[in-house]
Amino acid sequence: MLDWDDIRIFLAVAREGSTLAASRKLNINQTTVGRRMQALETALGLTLFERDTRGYTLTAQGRNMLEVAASMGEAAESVKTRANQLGRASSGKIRVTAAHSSMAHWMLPLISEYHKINPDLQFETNSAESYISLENGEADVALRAADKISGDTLVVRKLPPVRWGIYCSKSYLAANGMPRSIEELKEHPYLRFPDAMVKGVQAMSYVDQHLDKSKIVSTVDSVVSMAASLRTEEAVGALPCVEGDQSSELLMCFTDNRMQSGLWLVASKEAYQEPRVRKFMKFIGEKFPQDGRKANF
Amino acid sequence: MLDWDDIRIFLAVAREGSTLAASRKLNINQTTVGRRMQALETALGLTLFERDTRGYTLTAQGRNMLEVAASMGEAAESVKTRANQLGRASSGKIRVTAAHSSMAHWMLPLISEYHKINPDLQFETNSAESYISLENGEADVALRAADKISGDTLVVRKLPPVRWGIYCSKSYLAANGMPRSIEELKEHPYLRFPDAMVKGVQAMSYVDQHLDKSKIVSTVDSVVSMAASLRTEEAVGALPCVEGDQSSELLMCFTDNRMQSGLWLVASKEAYQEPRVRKFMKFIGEKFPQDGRKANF
DNA sequence: CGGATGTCGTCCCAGTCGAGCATTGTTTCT
DNA sequence: AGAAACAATGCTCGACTGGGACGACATCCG
Repeated sequence: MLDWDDIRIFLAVAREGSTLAASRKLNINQTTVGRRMQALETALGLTLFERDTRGYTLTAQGRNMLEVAASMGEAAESVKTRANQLGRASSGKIRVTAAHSSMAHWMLPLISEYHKINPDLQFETNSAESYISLENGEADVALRAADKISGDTLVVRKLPPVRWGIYCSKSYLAANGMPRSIEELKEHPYLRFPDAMVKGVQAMSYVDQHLDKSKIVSTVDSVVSMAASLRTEEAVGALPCVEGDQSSELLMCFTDNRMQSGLWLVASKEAYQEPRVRKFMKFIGEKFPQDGRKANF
Repeated sequence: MLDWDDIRIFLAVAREGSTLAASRKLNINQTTVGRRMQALETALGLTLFERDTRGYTLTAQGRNMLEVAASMGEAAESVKTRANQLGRASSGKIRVTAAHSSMAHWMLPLISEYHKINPDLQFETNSAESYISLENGEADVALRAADKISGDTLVVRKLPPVRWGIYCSKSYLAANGMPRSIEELKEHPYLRFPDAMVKGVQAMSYVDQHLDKSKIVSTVDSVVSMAASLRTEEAVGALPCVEGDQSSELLMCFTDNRMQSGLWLVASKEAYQEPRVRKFMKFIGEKFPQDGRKANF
């Protein structure tokens, strides 16, 4: 049976001249492209390409097929543009909630990128630290940090884990030195998060276990506040690397494999019914940046 | 990313009015159709169908998309017809070899069916019992009975196993009774195959182990000969069910789970390069009849 | 001229995602 | 009330994808 998607790949290979170049355009593996073309040739019973070390070049049969395949490509284009037109007409709004720092670091850039593709879609972002309930319909999509998300009325999608590190200011380092391992943490004054935040986030509770409770300087209720406090206070504290590395005044003392937290994209079942919400969530899930920092050192 | 193959399924669902009906047309599972349509809606960001217990009905957006999707369907049709035209022009020949009975029971009906779809393809069948070498290029495709096929220059594809049974003629039954289990086999005169054939075929060697060698009446060198002999000789012998059940003069005494043999579709690597050979093998592999007879009794 | 480098295709292996199956639940028809 | 048609869910297993290693062939440069 002919798989229509193979035509899409065929067009890319014909245009690019090699499976490798085509695979890059299509964002799939080169091996897969080669295999799909073999499958297409089998399905059609034709030899479409000559293979050699310079790449794939169309045979006479292949050039012949290219003509009709191209018309299929045009039809596919019009499917996409028509879908965009229709989506535009009935676009509507998506309400997104996340904690301040998550919103700023991850969601807003991605929303902006998405907005360029779907200019008529409206976004309403809510980065209040207080809990926004998806169940009550106060928002459609949420970005939540936790190691496990459950809920009967929720649809969740796991994102790449977030790395954390222990940070301090440059001035603190100059005056006091800094902890270079989780054990040395006990010897430093420390800023921490409230219990309610620590609970359920592996990175934070792991760090919390290694503290000397008497050394706690104060408690801050958000990642943004933590970063701000660390810049001025004479103390160390935990931050997501993406937040800490952004500030030129802060230095990371250390990190390890256990200092990471889960991250989830969540929607209420109700909002998830909406294809435009699913499409948005799919986009976020695919484009979400991998946390580059390697853990092994 | 839009999967073009989902458009194919979309057209079927739109035409048939339910995922179940569409799945039957497409020869895929109903569940899959439903999921693909959900994926398509996500990719396009549109609600294409209303679902209820009567089936899937197009929404206004869905009807709108149907117009452009249909043009993609037409393009796909022209891809297929063009491929057939090209295949026709450079069709050529496929040489198939198999033992007499396998050829008659399985290959010839399938070849005939395939020929109807590809009328300009020529077939050359060779059912000599002597061994036809694929490696030497004496044939392109072979049907081989064995439990394991190897060979560096061969491409093999496993087919459903073949069931065997012990058979005798009606007249033998009337005169002597018949064996009703593998153990009783020892008490009956027996026709067998030569060692070279028995070797490597589980069904035959299994039976051979349970024989009283002194009761061997004679040795026949093919399944067709075995069937012919059983009709006239006063003896029992093993046959593939598909052969034995065909003759109204023969009765199956018994069978069990260990009486089956592997079956393989084989091509030389060289012939397998040819897309038309791959296409043919794929067809055989998909259309090959499952041996209906249940083993558990 | 010959070694180093880059591009590309094929082969092989392991992990994963998606298809299929079995089943449930709902609605409609007889 | 029972049967028929259909969609949706949970679970399992296989196919397919992706990644890495290797080999072939070009090109560049001393």
